[in-house]
Amino acid sequence: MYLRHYWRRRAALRVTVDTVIFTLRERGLHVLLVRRSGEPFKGSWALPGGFVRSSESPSDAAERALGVEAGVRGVYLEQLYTFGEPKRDPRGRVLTVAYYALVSVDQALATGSHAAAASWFPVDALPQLAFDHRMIADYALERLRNKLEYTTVGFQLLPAKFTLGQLQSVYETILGRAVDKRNFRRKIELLGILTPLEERGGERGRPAQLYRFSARRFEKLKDKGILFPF
Amino acid sequence: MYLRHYWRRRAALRVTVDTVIFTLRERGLHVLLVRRSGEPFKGSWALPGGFVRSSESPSDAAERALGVEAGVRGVYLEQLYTFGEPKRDPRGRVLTVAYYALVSVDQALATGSHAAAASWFPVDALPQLAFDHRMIADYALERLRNKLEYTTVGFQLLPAKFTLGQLQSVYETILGRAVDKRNFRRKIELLGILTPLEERGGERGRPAQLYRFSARRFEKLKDKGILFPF
DNA sequence: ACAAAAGTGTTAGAATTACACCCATGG
DNA sequence: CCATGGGTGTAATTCTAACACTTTTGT
Repeated sequence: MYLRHYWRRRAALRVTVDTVIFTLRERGLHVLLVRRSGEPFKGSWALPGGFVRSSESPSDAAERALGVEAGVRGVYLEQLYTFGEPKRDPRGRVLTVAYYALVSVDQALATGSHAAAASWFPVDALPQLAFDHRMIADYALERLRNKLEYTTVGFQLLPAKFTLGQLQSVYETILGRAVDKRNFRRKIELLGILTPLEERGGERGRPAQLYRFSARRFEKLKDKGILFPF
Repeated sequence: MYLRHYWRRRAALRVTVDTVIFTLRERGLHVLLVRRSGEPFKGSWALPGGFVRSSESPSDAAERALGVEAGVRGVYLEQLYTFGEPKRDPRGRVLTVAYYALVSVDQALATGSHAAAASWFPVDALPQLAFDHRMIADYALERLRNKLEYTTVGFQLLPAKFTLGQLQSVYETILGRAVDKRNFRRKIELLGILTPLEERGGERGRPAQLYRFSARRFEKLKDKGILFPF
């Protein structure tokens, strides 16, 4: 009994982090996957991640893994859920703290070239994934869709300067439906979280006004309970 | 280098679960706290919880701790967040998967009598808590308030049979503001998730119609994206 | 000149809010 | 009879959704 108690207090598990990294590309929302170089699931596609070291917090570990495995730094990162079914990892007892990250189009370019073993997949055509990573990816997508409707996470997928057309297309792509251009612009205008720049941009057609996101104003809205209306 | 790699792969952390248990009592929303019987923070109030054993999932561990420390079983339990700052526990590296639970008035009665070292505190008058438990409790309250507005978690705080007055008071208590009785009833009616019973109840005044929550109908609403309008 | 995206108001319908009185019961 | 909570409708306002044409640029 004493021994058992002693053992229980010292019960130690291994803990990993795994991150679902989203970006937008031509054909919609994509997720970054890496090929596993070691057993188990050697050669399978998996979410980038790794073990949490005893000197770092899980979010530090996620950021480190993002840098090493995916070549991205300073991106939007949010904890998703902790998966801990006893049999989820054939190596033994491994619990994973899952995160999701959003990288903008320009950040995603760096990513692709960094790791040869990493590759972007459309969210609606993921390959077979190692461990329970498919469940994690599905859950992350659900969370992203939900959060898009009442927060400003969408801006994380755009470069610092963007047009209203680009912003609208972020929403349409992730939500999977068209939104009315005039209604969309009116609502954004009303929120007052965009600052117009002295600059125009756009690749085809008439050059569009460029904006930047004004997080400061958004914080005030949040405090008043005014949320995103999409 | 080899040694270091070996060590890193085996890096093992201790993992606990901690649960913020909410209930409604006369003077509003309360949280169940227990007095710590061992070091560190011996004698301090803390959230009920314990170490995750290597054979169980974190949610199993949370349920077990709920039974042992608080005397409750079969309650609503939802994962909140995983806290893992390296210095959050003076014993060394301990990560905690935090949960929150909702217990109805009748379930809460059993709870009080079970553990002498457990006691309910109003959410707006918590004592000093061990570890980072204050942060966890604050976060749980925020999450509960948010979820109340777009899910049916509120029903978890009521007994199986309840009156519309009781339901309204759940919303008013947690949201901290009064809501219009007629508008409230109309919206609930519109959702169609309550089934009236052949029974009346209530403690004072005119006896009220009793209802039960019909989860089946709610699931259909969720699928259509129709959410709670409070 | 045409293809491509930018930009811009109005109106009908739906949803939300505000508001006050009578009813049934227990003590 | 009075205290307590139950039960009910309507009108004003706000929000949401539907809808089409002109402008600016590159090719």
